[in-house]
Amino acid sequence: MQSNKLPTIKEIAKKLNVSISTVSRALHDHPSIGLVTTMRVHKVAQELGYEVNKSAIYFKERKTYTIGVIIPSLAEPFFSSALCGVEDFAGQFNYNVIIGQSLDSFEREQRIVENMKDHRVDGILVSLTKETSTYEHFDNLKKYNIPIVFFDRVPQKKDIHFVSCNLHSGMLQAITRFVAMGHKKIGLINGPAKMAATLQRLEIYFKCLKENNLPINYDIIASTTLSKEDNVKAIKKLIDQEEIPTAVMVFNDYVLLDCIATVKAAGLEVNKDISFISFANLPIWEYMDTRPLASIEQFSYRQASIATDFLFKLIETNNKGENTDSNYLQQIIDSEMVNY
Amino acid sequence: MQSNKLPTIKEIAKKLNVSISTVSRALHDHPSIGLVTTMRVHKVAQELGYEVNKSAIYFKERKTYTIGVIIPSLAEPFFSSALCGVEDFAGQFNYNVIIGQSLDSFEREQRIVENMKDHRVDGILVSLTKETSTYEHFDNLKKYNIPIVFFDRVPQKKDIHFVSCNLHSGMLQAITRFVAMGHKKIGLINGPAKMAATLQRLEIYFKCLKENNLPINYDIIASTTLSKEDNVKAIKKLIDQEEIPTAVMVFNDYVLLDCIATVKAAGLEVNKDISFISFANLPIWEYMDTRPLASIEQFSYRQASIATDFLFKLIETNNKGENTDSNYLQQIIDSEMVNY
DNA sequence: GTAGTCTACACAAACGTTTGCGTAAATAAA
DNA sequence: TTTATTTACGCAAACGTTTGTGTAGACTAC
Repeated sequence: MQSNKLPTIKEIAKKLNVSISTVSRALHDHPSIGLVTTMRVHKVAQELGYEVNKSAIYFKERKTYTIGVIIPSLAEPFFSSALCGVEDFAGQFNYNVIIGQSLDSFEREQRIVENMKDHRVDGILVSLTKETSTYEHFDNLKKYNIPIVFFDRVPQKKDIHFVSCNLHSGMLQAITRFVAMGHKKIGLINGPAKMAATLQRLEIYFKCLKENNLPINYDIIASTTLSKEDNVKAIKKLIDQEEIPTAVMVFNDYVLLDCIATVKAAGLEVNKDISFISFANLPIWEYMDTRPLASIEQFSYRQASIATDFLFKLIETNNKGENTDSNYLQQIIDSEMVNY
Repeated sequence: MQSNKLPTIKEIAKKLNVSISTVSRALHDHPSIGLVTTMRVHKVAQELGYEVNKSAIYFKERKTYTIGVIIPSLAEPFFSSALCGVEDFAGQFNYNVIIGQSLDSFEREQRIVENMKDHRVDGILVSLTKETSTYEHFDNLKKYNIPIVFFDRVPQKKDIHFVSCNLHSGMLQAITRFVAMGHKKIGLINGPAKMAATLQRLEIYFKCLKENNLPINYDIIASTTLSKEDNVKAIKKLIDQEEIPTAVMVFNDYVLLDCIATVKAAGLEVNKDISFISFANLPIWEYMDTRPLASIEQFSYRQASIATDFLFKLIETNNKGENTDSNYLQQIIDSEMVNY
């Protein structure tokens, strides 16, 4: 027969015949309250099992001590690892994390942003949808003083806070390694044209070829929508030639899994007839019989941690009313090739 | 030069020289407010860009429209998939999801529960820590009328709401299949003794052997703490015998990955000299050259969805003040063997 | 003309806390 | 003794909203 009502400072006050403010101050051990009173308040609070109602305070402070994280999909290790980074970091500051999966749908992304705004989160971290190319849905957040930090999949604009990963360092390591092994025909299997990451990879691929004095050859460049059939089609384009590329950069490890299966089925030997390096650094490779030479780690956990750090800095300064509009927090971290 | 202050109904009221209550009712199109007034209120609200402050309402309603999910680790696909299940389901009800990773630490689990209580979540979903064997830290939630539903890793008691997965169906399918293939020595690599899942697997293993008229042989039963070295040690115990088991049930797919590597290194051929079936149904198998015969799917997404459904039912009835203490929501779903 | 019924709105309490300000009593300084 | 200072506490506003109750004026009915 538990009472449905939770004890409040009001009841403590009534029980002790003191004012509410006295109880509040006593509970915080405020010096202006006498020692005896303070002790009596603590005692009664203990007896009643009183615990402060934080939502009242959050409401009053206009804070929720909650940040939102919007990611395309929890199912992808890259993003669940990022979420880990956020959670670990936020936890240290006693912040809560609420999540939203955009599932790579622009419309869902909009809805989630709206919803998080309604819940008055103190800040938002976003890794964009593949579809996202306009950013108006984030503008409303400014009105509510909700800072936003993008990570990994970031908008193509300058006036934002973001953390992203520079693919150049990793890909240069990869192509340099290929070259050092004697490879001259280094292909590329890229992602969907609409994705920013795709354009980025292509540019960097060209740049790295140039840095190694290799010519660009469009016959050994393919792209995939990331579906299994398309992955297979892409690698087939590369190996259905008289002189196949002996090394291939692959969009990510998932695509590579299909590539490996396909080249094997075609009677080619991986790491002999054809070598691969891809992006993602899935933990699973160490258990696979057939592995790429290396994979390029993009440090999702670290990206997310830094982004969260940025976000807290913004929340902090926002509260102080400082205007940080003009100096944006931005960091690009280097990717790194991990050998297998 | 944006104003830092958000528009409230109070300002709308002042601007129109009507009372606050009139504005509130007008915004909800309450019939007792005249059409003209209602329209004027809507118009001004629009102009000011007014949006209702939900945290004020949440505070007043003593609701947050947020549920908490406590899982051991986001990094495990099993749990991130479960989180998906929660998120998808909760999203439909416009509920938010806040997460907490216990990292299999009992102390962290306690802290997270406490924290979620402070945030006045409307309900909590929990999959227990490996370490958790007492449940007092959940008792406090009753006082706050926060319902709790356990899933997958559930407490060993009757008076709880839970969803879990019955391993018997899947293991029976597995062992029956082994037997049908002619296997007579079917081993088991089990998990840490302290885990409930371990005891459960052992009991069911015995039961399934019995159902297939096979004798229990402790020489072909090993256990592992789930560390890599221990996994290797466990499978070595089984294959370092003159007459090795020709089939082995393995605690989960991660352990199995180590087992496969070990038996290969020992010169045995998987699916010929020794066959495996394990638990988890990792999506990765289809890309592996060497696969188990099958894996037993435990439906984390479905478990989590059902648990979330239960939780909403409890939140619902709790609000109505109904006493549901005596009829617990419990469901055990059947595991299923998935062939490769 | 009086009583009764609507219509359309205002008032105020409530949710639980924090905090600036005011003040009586006690003490210290003059 | 008078004035100033300190100690210890109470009052009330504020955060933004919802909602029960009260009520002035207009209208209807007899």
